[in-house]
Amino acid sequence: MNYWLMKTEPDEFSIDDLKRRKSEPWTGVRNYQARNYMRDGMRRGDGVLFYHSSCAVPGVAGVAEVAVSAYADPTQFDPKSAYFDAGSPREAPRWLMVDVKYKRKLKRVIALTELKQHDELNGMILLRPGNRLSVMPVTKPEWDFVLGLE
DNA sequence: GCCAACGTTGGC
DNA sequence: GCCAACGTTGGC
Repeated sequence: MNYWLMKTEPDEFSIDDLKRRKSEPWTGVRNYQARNYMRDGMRRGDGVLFYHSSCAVPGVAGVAEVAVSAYADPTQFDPKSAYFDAGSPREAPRWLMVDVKYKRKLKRVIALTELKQHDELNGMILLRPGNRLSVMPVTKPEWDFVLGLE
């Protein structure tokens, strides 16, 4: 079992939205590295730290789980979608997604500023300067430590 | 809204 | 295959 962190803008899709929807196809990832993590690393049952970005208090807001491993993201073939990619071949789709299932909302948001204060989390990809990945791996010790802050 | 950091694009 | 220009991300 592996552990991950996935970013979302809560104005677009928050942990409360996921709670309502129970499970959600994670459309719109258009970064090769993030795609590769989903394709090569993510398996059903893996843990996901649900991270809110571009908001008042960026941070980990909940826990989710990979419900369905990587498959083609249909929005890449939809000309009306913001995620449309005219260059993606039907027979070899360029972009993949996973389904993410709600587990729980944290009692409080564990803020990015707080994560930065702990030496134990120095190695987190999330905290690397300039990091822009929306899907990234988290180690088991990082996972335990972050949730231990709750 | 600013801007630093980074990925992608496209001319050569 | 280099690299400048451009677009996007995301914290602040």
